[in-house]
Order: sequence, then C-alpha cells, then structure tokens
Amino acid sequence: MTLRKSIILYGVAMAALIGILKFAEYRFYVRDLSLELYLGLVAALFVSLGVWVGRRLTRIKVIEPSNQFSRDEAEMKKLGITKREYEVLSLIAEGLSNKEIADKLFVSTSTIKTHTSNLFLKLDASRRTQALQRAKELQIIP
Amino acid sequence: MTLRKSIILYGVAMAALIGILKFAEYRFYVRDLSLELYLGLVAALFVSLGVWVGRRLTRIKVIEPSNQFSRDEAEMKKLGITKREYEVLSLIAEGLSNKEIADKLFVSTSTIKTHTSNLFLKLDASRRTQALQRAKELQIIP
DNA sequence: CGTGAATTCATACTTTTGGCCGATAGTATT
DNA sequence: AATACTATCGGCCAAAAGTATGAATTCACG
Repeated sequence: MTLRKSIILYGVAMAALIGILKFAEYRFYVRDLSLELYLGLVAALFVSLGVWVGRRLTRIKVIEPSNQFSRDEAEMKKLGITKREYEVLSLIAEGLSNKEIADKLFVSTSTIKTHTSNLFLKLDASRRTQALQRAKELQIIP
Repeated sequence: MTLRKSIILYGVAMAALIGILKFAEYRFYVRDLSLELYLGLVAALFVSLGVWVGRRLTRIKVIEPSNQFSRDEAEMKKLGITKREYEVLSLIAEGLSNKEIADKLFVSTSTIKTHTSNLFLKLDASRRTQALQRAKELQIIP
C-alpha cells in the first residue's frame, strides 16, 4: 500500500540524511560527534510529537466526513434517468406509496406509475425494493 | 502523485535545514548560542514535518475504513424483532419478492406474509419500502 | 418551424402485497 | 401443566404495484 511505502521511504530518507551528516562530519572533521546525534534524536522526538499533534488536530475531522454521500451524476446520465424520475425514485426510497408521491408532486398516480415503470426498465428492476437496491449499488441514492 | 510530493517536500525540508545550519554556522561563530538555535530550528522544522505526516496518515484513514455497519441489537430487542423476521427483512432489503424469499427460506409465501406483517407492526410501517426506511433509521439494516 | 425528449394522463389487465382472520406445532418459561 | 412465544400455513379480500399501450402537451434545440 502507498501508506506503508511512504513510511518506508521516509525512513530510508531519514537514514540517508543521517548517513550524509555522518559522512560530512568525518570528511570535514570539525564539530563534535554528539551534535548530529543529538540533532537526530531531537528530530525523531519532534517528528513523533508532530505526528501526535497532527492526529489530534485532525481527529475531529476523521469522524465527521465519514458519511458524505454524493450522487453519481455520471451513472445517472449513463442510465438516462431524468430529473422527474429521480424525484420519484427518491420518494420511493423514503417509503412513500404511488398515491403519496402523486400528491406530493401534484400529478396523477398514472404519471407516477409511468415514471416508476421507466425507472424499472433503466435500473433493470421489477419491484421498487429491487430498484432501491440497484440504485444504491450504483450510488444514485444514499 | 502524493508519494512523489512527499519525497519532494521532505527534500525541500532537508535542504532548508542544511541551508539554515550552514548559514548559522558561518554567520555566528559562537558555538553555545548556535546550538540552541540549531535545536530550535530543527525542532520547529520537524514538528511541522510531523504534523504534515500525521495529517497524511489520518487523512488516508478517513477514506479507507469509511463506514462499516454494525447492527443495533439493542434496538432489535426493544422492538422484539425475531431472528426469522430479521432474515426476511434482510431479503426484502435485497429487493426480493415474497415468493423469492419463501423459496430461499424453504417455506410458504403465507409464512413470509405473516413475518412481514409482524415486521410492519413492529416497525410501524405499512409498506416494505417504508419498513426499509424505518429499519435503516433505527440502524437495524445497512 | 419541426423534431425528439420529457412529462403528463388514461384505460385495461395481471401480479404482488397487505390486512385480517384462524389454526397447528414446537420450545421455553414459570 | 399452563402460559407465552416462535414459526409455520391457509383462505379471503382489498389495496397497491406493475405491465402494456396509446396519446396529448410542453419545451429545448438545431
């Protein structure tokens, strides 16, 4: 997975840095050995602190956006589901009867039946419960 | 790509760190003062790096284990929904007809009708779509 | 302006579902 | 043993849902 990969890469990079520092240290003699070691330790310490802080900051966000539904417009277009049909589908999902849907949309039950029939064709279903299941699969409704 | 981005960012951070160190080193010849300066800089740098890494780690977590459903047993007990009734409810959710459910469970359609009727009473519904909606609200089904 | 898609409605018919009754059998509980 | 709950089944009727077909209207687009 990319996550593990990035962690490993990070570790490798870290090791490389330390190696370079060591190399530079021995190459151009100079400063005391413990300084870089100290720096390394401090770096590690503060990185973990940063990770902790970062997690703390984002923890609230972690819980929130977990259930955010977005309608798959592409799928809708692909199936050729119209606005009106989608309205009807949504109301079916809310458990309304044809009569109730008709009243809500100010049309006759005949119209609703036509819409549902067309929906069933497009969703390859023969019952409303089946249509709901399919629509959920296709990410058309939540 | 995110991976490449992280490597680049890390590299930039390293370059900045080294640059600052060098700068400080040549500018002030004082060892004791610059040590603390180094440490401060390193600490700040690595904390922010850590925050970034931490955010990265949690951000992935947000997307991946999004939402797995767990049935609300308490609610089921409260409503007095039996095992068999729950089976039927699940199959209704999958879009099956009474006949199909009956065949799947090796019982008659009469039995399924009895179960559904009882379910409707317990879920305060009068249609299967409504029952599904209610059951979802109550976290009984996904 | 014509064409096609979308929306609307109706009628007739079939299938599915739901409401209401009663009944039997097994299991668990008291 | 009596009681309560679960699961099973059947019949009857009515309501809801679904199928098929045809048709009128509106509306966007070329």
